[in-house]
Amino acid sequence: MDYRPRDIEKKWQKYWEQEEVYKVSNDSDRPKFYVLDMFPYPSGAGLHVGHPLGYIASDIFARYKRLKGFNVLHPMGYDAFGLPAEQYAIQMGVHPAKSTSENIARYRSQLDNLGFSFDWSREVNTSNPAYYKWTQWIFLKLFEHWYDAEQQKARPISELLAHLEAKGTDALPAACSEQMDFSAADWQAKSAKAKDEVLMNYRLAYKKQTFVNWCEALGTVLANDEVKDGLSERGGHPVERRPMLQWSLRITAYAERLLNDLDELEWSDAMKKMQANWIGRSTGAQLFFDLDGHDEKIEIFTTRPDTIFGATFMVLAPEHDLVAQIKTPEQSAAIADYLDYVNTRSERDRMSDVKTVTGAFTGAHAINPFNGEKVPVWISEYVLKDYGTGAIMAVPADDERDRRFAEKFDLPIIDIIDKSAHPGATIEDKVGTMINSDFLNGMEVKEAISATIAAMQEKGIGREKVNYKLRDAIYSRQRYWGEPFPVIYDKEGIAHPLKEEDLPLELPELDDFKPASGGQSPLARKTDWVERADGFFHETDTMPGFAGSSWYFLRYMDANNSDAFVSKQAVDYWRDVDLYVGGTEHAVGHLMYARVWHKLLYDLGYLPTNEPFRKLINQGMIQGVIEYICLLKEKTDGKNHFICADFAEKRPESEYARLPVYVDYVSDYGTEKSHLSAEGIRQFIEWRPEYKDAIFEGCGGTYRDGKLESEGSPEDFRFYTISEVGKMSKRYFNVINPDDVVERYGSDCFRLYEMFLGPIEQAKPWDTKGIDGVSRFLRKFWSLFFNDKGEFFCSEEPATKAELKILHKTIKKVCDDIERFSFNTCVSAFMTATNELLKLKCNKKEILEPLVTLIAPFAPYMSEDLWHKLGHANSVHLDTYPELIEEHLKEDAFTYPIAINGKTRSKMDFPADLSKEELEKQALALEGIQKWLEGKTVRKVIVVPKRMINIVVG
RNA sequence: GCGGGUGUGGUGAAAUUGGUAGACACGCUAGACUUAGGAUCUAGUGCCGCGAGGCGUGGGGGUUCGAGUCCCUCCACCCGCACCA
Repeated sequence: MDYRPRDIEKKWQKYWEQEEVYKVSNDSDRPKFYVLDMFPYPSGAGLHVGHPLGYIASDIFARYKRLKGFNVLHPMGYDAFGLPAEQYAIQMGVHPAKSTSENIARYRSQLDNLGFSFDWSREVNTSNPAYYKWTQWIFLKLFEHWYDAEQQKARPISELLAHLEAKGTDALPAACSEQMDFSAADWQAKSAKAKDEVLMNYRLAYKKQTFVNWCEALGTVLANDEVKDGLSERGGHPVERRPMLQWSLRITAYAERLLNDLDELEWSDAMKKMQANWIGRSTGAQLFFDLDGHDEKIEIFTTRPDTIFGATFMVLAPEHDLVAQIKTPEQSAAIADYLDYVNTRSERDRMSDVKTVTGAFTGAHAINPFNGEKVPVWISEYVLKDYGTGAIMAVPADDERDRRFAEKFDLPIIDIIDKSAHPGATIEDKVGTMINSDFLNGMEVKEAISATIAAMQEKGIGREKVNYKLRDAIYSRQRYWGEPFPVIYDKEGIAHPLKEEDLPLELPELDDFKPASGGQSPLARKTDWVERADGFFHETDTMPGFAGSSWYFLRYMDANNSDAFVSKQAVDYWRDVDLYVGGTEHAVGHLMYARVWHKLLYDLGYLPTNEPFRKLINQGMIQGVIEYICLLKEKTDGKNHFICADFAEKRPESEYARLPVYVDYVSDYGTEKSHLSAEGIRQFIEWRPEYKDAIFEGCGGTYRDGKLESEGSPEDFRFYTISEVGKMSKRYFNVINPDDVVERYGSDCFRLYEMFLGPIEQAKPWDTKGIDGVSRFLRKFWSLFFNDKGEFFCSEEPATKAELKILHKTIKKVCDDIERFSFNTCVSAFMTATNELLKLKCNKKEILEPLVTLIAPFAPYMSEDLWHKLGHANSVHLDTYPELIEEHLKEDAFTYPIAINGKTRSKMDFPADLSKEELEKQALALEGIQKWLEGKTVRKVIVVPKRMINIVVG
């Protein structure tokens, strides 16, 4: 009987569903194990072969753990709210609810096609009111808590109120947006509106006027991690900085814990580093400069307080609050011009050009608190509004940027550090001896830093401070497809939380859900919803995409609970995610937010664990081959003439297993369909210098079905293709749908092949050629169970020593390799075992039956079929893992490599238990070795039992 | 610029503690069975050399009886961050 994957896979898929083989109970004596995949957002494109890579790996691990006796939670769901889903809906001109549910259905069928062992009874959908009720509920917890930096935990707003009522801001250790200072009497005298504003300064979810990333094309603001290189991560649209009244999450309050707790996680160093860099902790000093003729002070942050005597000017960010107040009339025009210039520059301009030095003088002067010197206050783009305090003391002698600025605007430079004792030290290195620095003179830099901080504290002009690069997360989106905020406003504009029993606040139906321009949310158009019967108003912004994904891993533990986001019993049993598998693209976004939400819920006593994801594995991207095509024509002048055309658009749908073709010149962005522009040619030659002598001709011809119609005949040309490895994307015509592969080879083969491709964490291109090898292997494996006539046949005969050795060797190898997530070598081990057993013509049940269980996590369908053919009535996936018996691994003999001076010259079998002395004696006596020893002295013989023998001669 | 990673046959890759480099596959070559099939089987396949042998894990140097693995240095590519005070 031939192996027919399509028939058996359909059959067992049904069986698993009917028998609820993968259903997990929260009530079990077995130890728990939680294997989680990053859930997908159901985009319209469906899954391509890259998506399942991580799912397959985690599924293998989950199945393995199950066979090893664990109660395994392995769920799946959909991140259905958010920008990608909504953008797709807009493009297709359908309601996002409709397109989302269609896309989910499509994803589900694609996932089912791959034989995953998900417990679908726990499915989560972030756009489902029963789910987002709890997203809103957690948001209210954020709203109703503040962060006590002393106790390092979140505390209820009621306790903050009590503190303010009694002591004002005195000794208030609260994380806040800006330092506030008032007495209890001041507090009591405040209006309701003013009190609300004060509380917003402390709430973990707060509304505030801030500079945000506004994306006009998407019609919404974006969080920092949603902006890459000054463009929106989704869609690549330009982003600008703009002040707006927005909801934010005070994730900065958790910065220290987010950083410290990384230590206990089993994440890759790269991943931990990325988080640590994003948090960006640096220690230094906060200090105040008085302003000449103003009451205000300039607050700055510096990591180099020791350089204060070299501070010859100050620089504020152009958006700094003080700029308007301190600019002198004479400088007003210059400042206005500069601000105009800054406004014309997008984030992208600003980032791509950091060399050009620009700035303007405010006319104001600050006073150096240490020596009373007046120094000019400038504004410049190079000082960022949202790092530190948005203001710096500039020390041109010891900072590259300050130096460039001073040189350009002819500002004084005072040398303050003598680095002559440190040849090769750069300007950034914190070494050298202080000079021209009053009481610091003669000190080493390190010493000077602490001396300056001590002096500052004594004078009351500053203090030691830790600064973080991490910024609070913008939490409002001016979009339709997201969770509505469970917040209503009264006539004064004071925000009130909805009552828990009024949750969920459902997203109202909206016919026109397209984003509005100018920062308005589509929900604002539904005035009958915005204005409530009780006179309050709904918030019209919605929550961002990361809201729902920040806690979904908890919901799976108790997915259908309508009384709590998760029950105490469920979370006490499942605790945290033991293995989380997903892409590195979520390094700083999702993973950071999820950790914060988890820590908040932990602080509030809802969770027993401090961190959500113990171990993290990042699967590498599966790439596609991007092919560029050129038509090559040789002319009589002996040079190559290229004609390049936009071929991809006109070619018929690609046939499976043929490389798709994308025709373009190389450009940084890949998208332009540049024909023969001078720039295109220049880039092409830069990319492929070997063609620098070629002649390029313009191409106005049209192509249909690969044939040139209007210019010349196809015979005149040769196709010339060049390819590179890159993203798998519709844009490059190189997307491969797993369904097509499964249709042809079967799902087991697809799973095995994706694993066989290489190490899970590595990026690798999809190459269809290799899959035949895996397919061949599955057929060989299958054939072990059948006799010459094609009948299922397994012998009851006892296995030989050699056969048992093959089996147990494989058990050991596969076990070890799964534990270290080396799935590619597992597949090799199965292949080796199969080849060896075929050679021995082994068809013994004693060997083959455990092998079926062993391969079950990898090839769930085939193993299930063989398992039932072997006479079992239950599922192989509920079996127990075959036990390793070390006894069978014992070798009687070992083939020793015998090396002369480290070069292997001969090999010889010796009994495994032969003594070192005897091994040495016999090795030296070997004929094949003797000839190497002639005329030489044996100086030393190294014998490592069961490894090798090395003879050192001289 | 900073941080992290990778570099091994024609290709994807293996080598888990310093101990037979290239397992397992793809591809290729030859053959068998058959005779248009994208089927199966057998043998071969790192490079140079007829051979003995030599050379080989990005380059150079070092430690060691022994280095893909450890140390120093240089190069290339990939990823993340980036005017971070």
